[in-house]
This record gives sequence, C-alpha cells and structure tokens, in this order.
Amino acid sequence: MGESIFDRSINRRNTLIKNRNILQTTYIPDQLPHREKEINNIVEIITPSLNKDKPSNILVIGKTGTGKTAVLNYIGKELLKADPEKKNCSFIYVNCEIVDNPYGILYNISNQIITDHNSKIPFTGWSLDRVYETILFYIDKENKVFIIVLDEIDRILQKNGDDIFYFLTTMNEILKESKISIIGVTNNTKFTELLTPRIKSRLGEEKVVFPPYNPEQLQDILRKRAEFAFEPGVLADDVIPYCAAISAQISGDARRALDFLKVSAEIAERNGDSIITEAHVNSARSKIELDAVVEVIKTLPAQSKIVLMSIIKNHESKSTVVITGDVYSVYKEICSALNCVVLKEKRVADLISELDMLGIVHARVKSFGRNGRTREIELNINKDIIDFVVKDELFEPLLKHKPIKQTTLSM
DNA sequence: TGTCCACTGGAAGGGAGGGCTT
DNA sequence: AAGCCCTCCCTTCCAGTGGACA
Repeated sequence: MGESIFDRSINRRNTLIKNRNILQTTYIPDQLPHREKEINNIVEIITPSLNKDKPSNILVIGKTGTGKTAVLNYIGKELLKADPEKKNCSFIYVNCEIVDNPYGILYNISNQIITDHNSKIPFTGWSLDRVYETILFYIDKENKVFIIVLDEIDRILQKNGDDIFYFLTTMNEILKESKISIIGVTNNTKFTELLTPRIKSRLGEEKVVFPPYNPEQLQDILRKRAEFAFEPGVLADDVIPYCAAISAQISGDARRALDFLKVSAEIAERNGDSIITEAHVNSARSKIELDAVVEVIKTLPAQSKIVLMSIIKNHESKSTVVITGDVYSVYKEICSALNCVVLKEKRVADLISELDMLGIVHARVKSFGRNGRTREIELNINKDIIDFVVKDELFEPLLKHKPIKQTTLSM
C-alpha cells in the first residue's frame, strides 16, 4: 500500500474528541440541567392534552442559548413516551426562521398532520384559504389535541403581521372534535408589545421565561457534555470555567459556550496538541466571530454586496461622515461599471438598513440641520473582512475596467 | 421663530416566478 | 392554455422630522 496525503491528517484526527456529536448545538441531551423549573412549568400547562383537553397557549421567552428549543424538543419526546400512539395528542414543531411566510408555516404544519401521501398540500400554488380549510379538516378528523410549537415566532411577525396567528388561534372556535394549542417561542422580550390586542391575549395566555444561565450553571452544562464528548484528561482544568465565564459575560448563552468548547478542541486537534488549553479557547473565540461574519457576507445577495462595497469605497475616499446619498452615488457608479441593474434610492436605503441589522455596518439616523436628516453610516467590520469583500469575484470586472477607461480617455 | 434640507419610514401596488386548477 | 394564488423584490408616493441657519 502506498502512502497517502491523508495519512498524516488521519493519524492526528479524533485523538481528543471521543464523540463529536455531543458537542453539536443541535444535540439534545437526556437531561437539561438547570431548566427543571421551566420544564415542570410547561409540562404542567400542557398535561391536560393527554386527556384530550385543550391546554392554554404558551409564550416562551428567553434569549438565544437559554435552552428554549432544547427544552421544547425534549418535552415533545417525553410527550410521545406518555402517549406513544398519539391517541390523545400530537406534538408539532415548526421553526419560523426557516419558513417565515404564512403559506410556508401552514404547509409545514400540514406536512406533520396529513400522513396520506395523496392528500398532501403542495408547497405552493394553493390559496391560503384552501390550505387553511384542508388543515382544519384533517385536524378535526383526528379527534385529539395538537400542540403546535412555533419557534422563532417573531420572524413571521416582522414580515407578515399577525394574521397567521389570528388564523391559528381562532381555529378552536371552528374545530368540533379536535383542539389546538400554540406554543410560541421568541427571544424578543418585547414580542407581545408588537402584537395587535386581539392576538396578544390569546397567544400569551401563559408565559414561561427562560433566564440566561449564570457562569456556574454554564460550567455544569459544559462538564456534563465534556464527560462524554472528550477522551479523559484532555481538558486543562481552567478551560471549562473560562468558556463559561466568557459566554456568561456575553449573554449566558449555552450554545455559544458549547461552541467555544468544540472549536477549541478542533483547533487543538489540528495543531496536534494533546491538551486543550485556555489559549485554544482564545483562538476559538476569534475564529468563531470571524467565521460568523464571513458566512453572513458570503451569503449576501449581489445587490447588498454592491451596497456594502459602496460604503467601503466611501470610507476609503472620504474623511468626513458617510451618508445615504454618498453611498447611493458611488453605488450607481459601481453598478454601471459592473453592468448590472441599478436600484432606486429607497431600495438602496433599505438595503443599508438590512446591513445595519446584520451588524455589518452602523447606520444611525442623524440630523445635519440645514443639510437634512439622513443616516450616518460606519463600517463595523475589520480590515481583513473588508479585504474579503473587495476580493469577491463579483467585483472582478472593477479591476479590469480601469485600463479600458484609461485608453478611452487618451483617445 | 420659522424655514428647509435630505432624507426616513410606512404603505400600497406592480410584476416576475413559482405552481396548482380547470 | 388560461386563470388563480402566494411570495419576493422592487418602485412609487407621501407625510413626517431634527436641528442649523437666517
């Protein structure tokens, strides 16, 4: 057998991590430490469903990484244990971050209710009314309670208003045999304020708040996972406390803490180190931050990239503050150089707002008196990432264009 | 004190693109 | 094939506005 270029790499692999899966943020452990109270709370509210009685609707509120999704998935599993044949209740989970339009949500719900392949709802094409009627029919046919979890529920609200919630919460008035109960999950503490009154009272019959984890709790969580995930003795003593401390500082986010641990281990493995130390955590920290931004920028639509590029160019060429109008004029130039569609001012202004929301730029409204009221736009990414944007293949024609311009000028 | 700038922010609507229905 | 429907991206329209300046 000849030597392969993979040999060295394969020998080095998996020496520290025993079970990679456990460190994944999607992994649901058998126990969820420090969420007992919240679990009990929810369980108590939804227990009536096992007797076909309709539980109250619940709003679950808590920041990212406080275990909301994990708890709900866990409860879903347990509910199935209590009613294995789904005679009295069914648990339905929809992530509204992935499908954020009314049709998509109803489609998703229907997929989990309608088992008969021939009666499934198509993923597009029907009127919402028809989808709604069909779902209603199949729900009622089952004669049981449906618990519908809408994760990241604020996503829908942003784009579509709360009509869909009205649909869902009024279903019970039409249903004869079955009942549905909604569990809305959000990390926006002000979520209820954004709802119209008719929905507010219905959706928030009960509220369960998930507080952020404190450093000790985070340590606990990490230790439980580390025990199964790592080979014994590969973690330096201070690694877990350190991971816990920095994530507690940020927001008590267990997901992030876990990520620190996982990426630290991966970095150590790649370096061929036999022990994971605080230094690895530090590299992990910056790697995670960098990767997140790069990922966001990579997946930006072309027009957004051009707008971002316009902002970058403005900052390169101007020492004064950059405002919406400046960005737009550079934007127009770049578009014509790239030979692509030129959007109108309003749209570009909106794209700037989107970049702001993604945290790539800071754009705050400011009045310049006689010079009007507009946004003052600052970049919120470092030099390396700016380079990354500029080198995007989308902007290659920009480099080629220059010589051509020069020749036309000299003629 | 009022004016006026350069937009903002919200609403409404068009039209392309997906796909179902008859 | 013609007629629907929903979503996405975009344009058009417009009232509203914070603060420098006259």
